[in-house]
Amino acid sequence: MAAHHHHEQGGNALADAAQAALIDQGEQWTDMRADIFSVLATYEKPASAYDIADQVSQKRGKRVAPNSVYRILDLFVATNLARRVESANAYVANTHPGCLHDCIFLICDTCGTATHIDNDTLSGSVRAAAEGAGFAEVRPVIEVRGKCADCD
Amino acid sequence: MAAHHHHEQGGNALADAAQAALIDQGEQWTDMRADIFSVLATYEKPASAYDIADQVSQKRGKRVAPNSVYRILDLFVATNLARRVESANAYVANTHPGCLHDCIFLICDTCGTATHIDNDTLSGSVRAAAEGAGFAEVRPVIEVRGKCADCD
DNA sequence: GCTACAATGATATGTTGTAACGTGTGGCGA
DNA sequence: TCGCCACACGTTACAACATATCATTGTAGC
Repeated sequence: MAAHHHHEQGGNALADAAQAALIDQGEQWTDMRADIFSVLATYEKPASAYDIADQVSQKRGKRVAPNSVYRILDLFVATNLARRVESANAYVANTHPGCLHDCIFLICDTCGTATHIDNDTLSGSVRAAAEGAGFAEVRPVIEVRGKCADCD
Repeated sequence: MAAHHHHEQGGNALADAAQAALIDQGEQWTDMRADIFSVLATYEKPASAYDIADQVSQKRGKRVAPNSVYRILDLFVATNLARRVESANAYVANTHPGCLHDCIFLICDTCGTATHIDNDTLSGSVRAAAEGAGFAEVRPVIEVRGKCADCD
């Protein structure tokens, strides 16, 4: 695996990094966005937009429609603050915004947790294979379903 | 890429092969299953269960509920007659049932067509990476979104 | 024919995702 | 100050995807 060191951030540090990254890209860091990011970052498993909508609704004491959550999640994905887990129809916070990777998710079918791996060599090979087939602007989706070490 | 030769089958030959493969696994080849497989095999793009339900309904002159389609698609996926494209919530017929591969899908964001690649070296690396992280019974999902050569 | 089981039908409901349009707010130039 | 625009968010409605449950039909073995 290509060596690559990350500062994996948690809690406020992560939120701060996310805020900085977003502003850096010319977007605003609003209360709504902060709340959604914080809920997403707190989740230990991939969270669906509806999960997040519920949590944020509670937190704010006012109903927040899934619609609004989707908008912001889309923004987060576009700005690399979050990632979508296609095989779970759910989202996870990116623990190191600012670093670009084609990441690989390992999702446990039993407990639902997702761990994530960066392996640029592997994802590079996938990209190369796709480009070799004439594809452009490729965006790899590499996920692995299975049973995690804890549920084994 | 690991060399591997397939007889890519189409039309009746493919349906026959599918029938044989299914029976070989102790399942029945019913009219309903034949119709659903044939619709799926005719589709040039990944087909959603609802797409198939509509087509089969027309073909039979009687409404077939998505429910029934899902049941049979699940069976097809379990028996390797079809594959699910996670990032498209859709299904494609396997053009060589009987051959087991972790296949890689390339899906064009513009025209929606999916082409498929078998590269056991690559998928093997993904498996190995997942197993190295303590995962068992791994099932890789490798898809690439992008623009195909025609839409470029 | 009777039984048992597999396949399918029918209906309802749950989950995920978008579209369309309205409201509020802050900036900015006339 | 006023009008205007851009942007974020709210609200409602709906489309698309997926599953649960129970009933019915068909068929193989006896």
